[in-house]
Amino acid sequence: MGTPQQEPQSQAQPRRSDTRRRIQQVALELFAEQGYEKTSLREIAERLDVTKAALYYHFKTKEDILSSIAEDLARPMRELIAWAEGQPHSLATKQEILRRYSDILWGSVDLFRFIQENQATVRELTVGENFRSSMKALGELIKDPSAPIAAQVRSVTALFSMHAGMFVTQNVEGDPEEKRAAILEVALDLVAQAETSVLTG
Amino acid sequence: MGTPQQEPQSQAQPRRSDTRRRIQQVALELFAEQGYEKTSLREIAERLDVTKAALYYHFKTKEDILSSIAEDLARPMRELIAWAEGQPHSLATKQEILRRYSDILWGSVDLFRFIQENQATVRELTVGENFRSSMKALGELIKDPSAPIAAQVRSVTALFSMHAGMFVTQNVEGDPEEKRAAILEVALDLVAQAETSVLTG
Amino acid sequence: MGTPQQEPQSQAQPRRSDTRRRIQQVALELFAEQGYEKTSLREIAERLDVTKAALYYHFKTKEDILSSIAEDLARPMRELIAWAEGQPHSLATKQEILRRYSDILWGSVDLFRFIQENQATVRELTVGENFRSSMKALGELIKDPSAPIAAQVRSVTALFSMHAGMFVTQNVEGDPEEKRAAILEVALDLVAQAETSVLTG
Amino acid sequence: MGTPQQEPQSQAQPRRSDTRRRIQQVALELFAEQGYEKTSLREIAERLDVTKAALYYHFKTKEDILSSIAEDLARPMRELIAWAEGQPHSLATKQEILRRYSDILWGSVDLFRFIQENQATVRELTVGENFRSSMKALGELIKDPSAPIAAQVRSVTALFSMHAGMFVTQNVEGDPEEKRAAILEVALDLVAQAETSVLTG
DNA sequence: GATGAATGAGGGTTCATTCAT
DNA sequence: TATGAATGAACCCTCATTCAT
Repeated sequence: MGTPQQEPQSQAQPRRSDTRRRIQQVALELFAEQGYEKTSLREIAERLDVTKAALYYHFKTKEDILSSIAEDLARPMRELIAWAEGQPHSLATKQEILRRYSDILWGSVDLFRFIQENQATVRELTVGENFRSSMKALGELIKDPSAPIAAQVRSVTALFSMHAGMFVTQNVEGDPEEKRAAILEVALDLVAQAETSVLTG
Repeated sequence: MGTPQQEPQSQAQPRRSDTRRRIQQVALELFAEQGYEKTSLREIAERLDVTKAALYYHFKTKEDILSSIAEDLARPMRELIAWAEGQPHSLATKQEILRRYSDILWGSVDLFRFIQENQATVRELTVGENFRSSMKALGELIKDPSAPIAAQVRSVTALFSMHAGMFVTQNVEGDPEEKRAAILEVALDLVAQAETSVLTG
Repeated sequence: MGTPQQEPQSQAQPRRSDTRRRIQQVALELFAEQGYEKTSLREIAERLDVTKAALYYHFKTKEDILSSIAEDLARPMRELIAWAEGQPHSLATKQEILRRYSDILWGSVDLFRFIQENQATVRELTVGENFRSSMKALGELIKDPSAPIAAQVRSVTALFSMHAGMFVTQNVEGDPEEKRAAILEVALDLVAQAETSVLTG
Repeated sequence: MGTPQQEPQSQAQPRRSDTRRRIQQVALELFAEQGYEKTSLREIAERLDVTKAALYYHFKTKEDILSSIAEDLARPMRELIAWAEGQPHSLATKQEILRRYSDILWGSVDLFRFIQENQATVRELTVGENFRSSMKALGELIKDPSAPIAAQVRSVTALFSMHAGMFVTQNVEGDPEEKRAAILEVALDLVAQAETSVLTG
């Protein structure tokens, strides 16, 4: 061939140029800072001190840069969903989903924030579609469609409360780890209450 | 020249052109549908069957169109905050804040959704700054800075859970009003639990 | 609306800017001189002392500029075909087709030359498709499908010999009108011979 | 370095890479299909499953690829002209020119078609210049400058009628060989008539 | 209360070409 | 005999905005 574009990812590459990685890094920084649309390829290139054309050696399009970055989030999401689909629909499973989801979120916090803040843009990009369908799948796994609406809302809210948590972080002082734990705890409570309310309601 | 641009707002106007209103309508539609950046003035003008220049007769800039629309949300927010600042920091007040906030949100649901989905874009627009500072103010009013972090997170989550609720709506079936009530209920519970956990914790 | 783009063409316009016409003129000049692909919008704009964006006020795309120019050739071609379809398939008709075709060709000689020299390019443009299908239609009208192949070839060659004639012009000296007449005469002879050869063959 | 680029052409080559040949093949295919300008070196390289840089090992420039291909047509043309220049300017010679020219054309039909359809592009390439001057030379050899204009036009038309024939082919059904013969016959007739008209005119 | 005509800046993308390895 | 990585120039096109009428 000639152009790379599909990361071989095989073990122990003979020290392939790290430009690709650097592009992804800088792009994510700028996308997160200014938004996807407002970040031009010129800016990315300038910050890397290469030409725009160099970006096109490594990626087919602007969207392709984003897609490649988003894999960091998409892959663990797919794995989480695959795992959850093999488990019983118990409270324990649901809580484990939340715990793992929390890990994923905080593991790619910049990327995740970016997606949240650029939903309108990302919506018709592959990245956005994937993310939406993942969230939908997670939603189905965490709620009980035969439960009362209040319970269902509570369950799904548990999931999204963790998104909110990430934005809330800035307004509440304290140790990050502690906050993160608190956010997860709130979410865990919510699914638990959803289950209880079904029984008692 | 005699361009208007600042709405006189007086009561017995001699039937001022409704074009201004139509622009706002169509603009919100398109902004919500495609995002702010991806919506061009050309599109807005075309859908209204006027020229781009006509838009500039009614509004100074593209941002100005958005600002004028956003007042529908900003005004009630300011009013809510002003009201809340005159109340005691009791649980009853906090719950009333949530109730009123819920009304505001559902009263401008399209606009609100738009802001959520275009955060990266509106962030450095007046609209976005206003919204952020309003949310911050509401946050301060609903949480107790002397409470344990877990309690603070719970309170703030109550607020944001209602945002999440709006996006969750689509994934849960049932009567809209019922869902709306359920979402509010979850939020009310959360502040209540925040208070309790302080006492018992 | 706002943008023109569809020529109103109505009688006695209140002196609409002639920029549109000037763009077409200059574009044809450059297209003919250098080819369609090799002529950039920058060049056209520069020669007119306007910006590239101005071109886009008057035409939707680069291809649209060409299409608008090509109408000068396409319209008479359509008319010729329409006329011929209403006539008997006699030798007289065929010869009249050639005479009219000659007039059309020499009436838009630059445009025609351009299309000939840029066939590979215009092939997948609307302009090219139209032209090809027009030529095909003329071909059908001038040849007799039941005649021997030699006769058919002779007829169709009559048509194309006039194209060749335009390029040959440069290599033969003499009064242009005289040459033009000679070219037409050769073509007229060819259809006549096609008819005769059928009878005698 | 040891780049080849000038074909050694010696007879007992130790099996020099056939990549060069494959590049020419694929390039001609694509040039003919899409035009010279619209065919990028990337495409050629991709179709061959090599890198663009590989093309530059075998050829100095894009134009060089074309030039090397065009030799297939240019060489026989030079030979034909050289031969004809040594012959008397008789009708028999002219008819033999046409016969040989027909052979050349049909022997490199794809290449010839390509040149015809990309005249605007090749015009300022060496390839185009060569072809134009060859045609001019052939024109001089086939027409009699002292004959009346009508006769000269007829002679030159004979030559070009064979070009037209190649495009006409598609619109007339029948055995290819038969059509080819018919086209040549028409051309032969035309030179013959040119001679006659001089005598009788 | 608008339109017609235009601009300047910038967007993403593609190209032929180079050169060290 | 090639490849990997990159460049510089140019491309078509779109945008928000302006201003005389």
